[in-house]
Amino acid sequence: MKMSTLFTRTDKTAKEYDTINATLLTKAGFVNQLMAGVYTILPLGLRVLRKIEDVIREEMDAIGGQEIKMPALHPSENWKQTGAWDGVDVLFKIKSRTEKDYALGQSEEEVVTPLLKEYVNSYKDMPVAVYQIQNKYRDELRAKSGILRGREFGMKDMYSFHETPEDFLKFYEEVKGAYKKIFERLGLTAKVTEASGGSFSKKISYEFMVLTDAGEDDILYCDKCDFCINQEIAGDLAECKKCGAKLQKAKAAEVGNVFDLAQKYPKDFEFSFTDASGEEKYPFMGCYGIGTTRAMGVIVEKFHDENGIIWPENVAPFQVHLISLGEDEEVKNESESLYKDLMEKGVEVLWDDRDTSAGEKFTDADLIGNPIRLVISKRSLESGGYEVKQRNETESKIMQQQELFDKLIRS
RNA sequence: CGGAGCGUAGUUCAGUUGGCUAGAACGCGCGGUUUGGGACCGCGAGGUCAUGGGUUCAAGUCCCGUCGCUCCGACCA
Repeated sequence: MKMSTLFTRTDKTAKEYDTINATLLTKAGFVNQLMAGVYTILPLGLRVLRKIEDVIREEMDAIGGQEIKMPALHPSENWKQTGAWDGVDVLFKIKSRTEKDYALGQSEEEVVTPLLKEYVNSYKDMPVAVYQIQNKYRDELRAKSGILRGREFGMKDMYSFHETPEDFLKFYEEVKGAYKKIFERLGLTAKVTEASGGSFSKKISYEFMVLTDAGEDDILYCDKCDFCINQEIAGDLAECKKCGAKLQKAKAAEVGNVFDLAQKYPKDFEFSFTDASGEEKYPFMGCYGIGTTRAMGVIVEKFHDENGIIWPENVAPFQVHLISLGEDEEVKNESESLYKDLMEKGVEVLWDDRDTSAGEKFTDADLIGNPIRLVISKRSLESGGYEVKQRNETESKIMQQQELFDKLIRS
């Protein structure tokens, strides 16, 4: 993409927020705030978000998840059926002009359970897992921390139904494994943390926590093994339950969560199936969430320096930030042809073709944070190659075209 | 929802004990000079000072209400 055509621009006068993700994502033009806790995702931000979503899709598909898209506008009856209409205070409730009540989805058990009830009648129809990536709405008393806690936000939510608790548990573990892979691919180290099951599940749930001071949760973790527990359920616990080592305390942000919902929702919606012996039973259900927009915010919290964002390769808006300097014809022609070559080879390039100063181009490149910066200038042409610098390194080096292409196209 | 702070140009902000013909920087437009770390010069456009009331000869400035944003707390199926 040519930067001269990008309708957004970096804004050096943008307000400095207390949270890094809010400041940098706004300054660099990835998001734009509409109101507290509600953001427009701009072109650069959408490229990142889509990459996050695609990683999640691949891993959900790999464990048999089937993608669907459910509505966000729900009839109030479904929420009354489960008790959540009055029991969940973050539920957005709206009234139509004919005085009919609706809810905006803050999670979708109330839709997915009656949906699957229509298709699952036999033990032969299970296990089944469906997921979606969709905006969720929560009436938070206080939105905060940029895109880490909003009133409208992106989330992947998956729901699974099983004949037996054993089968549920097997899948539950598969999802946990998939989640670990997802966060690794996103560049995040997520700790699997024991936490409360919320108001509709008495069992513990597992939260996927990334250590960051921008997070809202306090967790206790063991640095000798993988034990980790949310302080909300830890009580006075000081030593690791698994190995006895002293627990460390840290702030963390929840990027994912898996719940054992048992038979609550199937029972609420009278969703039963026939087992092999002809008996009517309720399925066992799980739900599994990942905050997609929040993950984007957490990545920024983890990967930045004083000059801007440093996107991990897998989620960067573009692989290459190409900068051409000066009005020299040869520079222009060389830039144009490299830009086209890279695009043809499937390399994502953001080309700063603007007629602006070198300093501004460098500063913007650092702020936006694409992994590889390529400079074409009189100086680079004289060197006989391309000037290449990684965003997370300080030194640039000269590469010949073949070496550059090998580097960019290898994967 | 409780507490605190803030709301002035497209953006970020300044605006003194009330005296305003409301400023700066960035951004934007025109012209020129520049071109390896947010370049420079000149000219220009751009504001019902969030909103409603009140006090006063006079309100961006003081008082009250409302709305909004930020932060702390509570809350966070």
